[in-house]
Amino acid sequence: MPERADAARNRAAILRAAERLLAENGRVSVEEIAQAAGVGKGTVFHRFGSRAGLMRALMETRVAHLTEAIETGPPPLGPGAPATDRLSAFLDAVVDLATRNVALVAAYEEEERQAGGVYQYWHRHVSTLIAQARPELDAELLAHILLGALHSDLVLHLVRRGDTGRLTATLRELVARLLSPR
Amino acid sequence: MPERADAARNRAAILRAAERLLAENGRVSVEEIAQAAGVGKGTVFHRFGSRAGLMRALMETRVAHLTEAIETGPPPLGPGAPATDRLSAFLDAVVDLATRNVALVAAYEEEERQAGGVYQYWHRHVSTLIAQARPELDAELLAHILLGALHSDLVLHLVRRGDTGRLTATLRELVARLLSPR
DNA sequence: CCAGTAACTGGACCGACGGTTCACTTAGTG
DNA sequence: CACTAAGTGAACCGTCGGTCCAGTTACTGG
Repeated sequence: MPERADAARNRAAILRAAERLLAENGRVSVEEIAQAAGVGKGTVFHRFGSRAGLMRALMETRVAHLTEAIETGPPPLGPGAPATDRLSAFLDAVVDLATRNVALVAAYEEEERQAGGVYQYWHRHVSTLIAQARPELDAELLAHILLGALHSDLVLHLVRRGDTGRLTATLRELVARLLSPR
Repeated sequence: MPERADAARNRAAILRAAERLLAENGRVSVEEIAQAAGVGKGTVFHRFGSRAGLMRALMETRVAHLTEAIETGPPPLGPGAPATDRLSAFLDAVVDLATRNVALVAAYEEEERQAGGVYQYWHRHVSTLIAQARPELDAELLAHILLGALHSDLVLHLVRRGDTGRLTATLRELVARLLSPR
């Protein structure tokens, strides 16, 4: 038995409410989300397990199309382009995603402290690309540092100043200098 | 009138207790700290204003000697050495400090979201050095990214694997590639 | 169409925590 | 030694994530 119709309806309502509230105000309690979705708090926990689970689900829907583009889309985001180009394209895409969903990314980070989920997937992607381009570097660690540039604190700071273009530019510069032969 | 003797005694007791508990367990509530220090919770808030204030005070005592070394100590940490060397020396010092106080740094980060305090001071230092070495780069942003490599999440991850040497090495490599002429 | 049932629902409740209040105590002063 | 301002701490508050459980409801097999 897949999922009861009312359950599916409520799940969708919860996700929609959470997304809206998160975009409007910065921080939102689970109770507020439940109320806005027209359900009880218990229902939210029944469906998503915890606040973290809800944030993860939210994040995953938002990230799904990027994941697909990476795995099966056209180059340079998808397979086929040189590692350096793929890395730049990926970072561009993530900067874009992060700047357009600051509150969600912040809420997500507050829970899943880089264990499992989206972060780990991104880390492996970046790490692999670095290792392909320059096998002698500490790809794993550099991937953490590069992704650290997307921490919500910094992005929020830049968004407030309307300066997100700097982030894209600097990351490209960084990748170029890091991955080009000396 | 400077500070009453009993007040000074209690302040010291609170700081000592907080430091100890933070090193032993990861997270500590203000009440636990107060109890361990043998005072009431109200006293802690009266002295430090908030949990964040307590963490800041704690952090500042831990960081004082590094600040002094930067401002008036001998090169390469202090003034006098080339910017690149000073930057490397500084990052080494901060990695060392962070790895030996993971829990404290984590607790501090949880509060002061890079507004004012220690982080801002470090950021200006790094930013200035980068600008001196390579004026055409976006020093301010790169400083944020470099300091992002010291986020407690990453440091904790490395400390657990006994791998902190990699962080120092990679940061040196990064600085070298970033600040050397192409 | 109906009865059985398992999944779903939601509001009351819980424990933890950061922070506030205020009546009381105590260290320093003239 | 009395006065007072600073200091103290325990009771209290609001919020929040999470749990419980009695009642409800969507599907299913007869």
